[in-house]
Amino acid sequence: MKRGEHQPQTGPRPPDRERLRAELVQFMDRRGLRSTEQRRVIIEQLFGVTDHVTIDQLLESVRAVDPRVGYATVYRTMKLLAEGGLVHERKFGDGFTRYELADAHAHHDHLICLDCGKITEFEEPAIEELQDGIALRHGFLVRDHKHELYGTCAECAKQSDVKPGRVKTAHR
Amino acid sequence: MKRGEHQPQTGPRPPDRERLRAELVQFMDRRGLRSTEQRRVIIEQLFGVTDHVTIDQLLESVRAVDPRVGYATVYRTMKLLAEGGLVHERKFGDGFTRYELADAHAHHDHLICLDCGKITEFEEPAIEELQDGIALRHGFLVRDHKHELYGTCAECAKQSDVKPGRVKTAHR
DNA sequence: CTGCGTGCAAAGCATTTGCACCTAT
DNA sequence: ATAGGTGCAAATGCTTTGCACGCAG
Repeated sequence: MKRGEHQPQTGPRPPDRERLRAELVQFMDRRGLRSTEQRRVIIEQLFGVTDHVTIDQLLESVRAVDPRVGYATVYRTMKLLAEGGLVHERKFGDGFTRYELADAHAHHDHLICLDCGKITEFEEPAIEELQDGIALRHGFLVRDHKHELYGTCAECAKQSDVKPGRVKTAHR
Repeated sequence: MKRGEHQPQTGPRPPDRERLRAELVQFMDRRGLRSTEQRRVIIEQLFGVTDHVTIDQLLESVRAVDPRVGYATVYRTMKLLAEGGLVHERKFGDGFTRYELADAHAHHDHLICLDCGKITEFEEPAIEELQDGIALRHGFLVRDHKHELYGTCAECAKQSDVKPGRVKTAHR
């Protein structure tokens, strides 16, 4: 139990991941990247895990398969995959970068519980539209966006009830 | 020219800052904080600067007044002010923490230009409403939120036109 | 006077990088 | 063979902290 520990994620998701696999192969090919044992294991774990993994969580599961893999390799691999648009890099402000697969389900935003660390996803097309309107009005070309709600999830609220006075403490 | 450099901010803003001053005094009083020369200068600079300053930018302007102030003091002071809810801490993911005054104007979100670094603000009550709806639906108690659009601002788009191929490079 | 606040330098910590070795291709 | 990958340890860069001194109350 150490860095970036948090609760398990929300439910399963539709694996339209075949397309992702194909894109991955295509990307590695295009860039002339080699298929090494380490990369294979990392990618396998990434596909296996539900979501929003930190480098440490990922490394842990990778080492369960091959204990010889180092931090640097995971960092380098994730950076590559992010460049290739195969994973999304998420920074929720607690100091750990998290990664999630860029499958079709990818277009969503996040609810982050400051008490238990659980990350839930949401999607709201109406917000996207308003957002596009704002960008348009500013002549701004959106390449990426981030919409996150930080607070207390249903379970935590229920369990500890009001619990006043700790507003920023739990974060980080 | 060094860390966290970026373009000047968008226009002036209504200084309802009198209330903020009052809150500040109240906060320092409540916590038994001392009014030192350093804190006074830091706060003065903070009130004077338009927006979204990094620690370095702030320290620079502080040192223009009193060259003897150290990094640590600025960090510590900003942390205090953030705890007191007098400033907001913003992390746009480029590695620098930025601060902005928590005046009445504070309820807004950000457009961040990845090319020139300019930060523009926007406000969209309709989004807030949808957001509240989402939280409600999830039984989630929102304490804070973050809504940011990353991309190319109008000026940069005009000036360099399409310029394809550099999508993640400019950031940081 | 007393203890909070400060400056400096050192420590922390996630992430990146240099380098010698390794291994896909 | 040979250039790209890897592991390790050292380096980065922002932020925090320990400690001795200084100054507000």
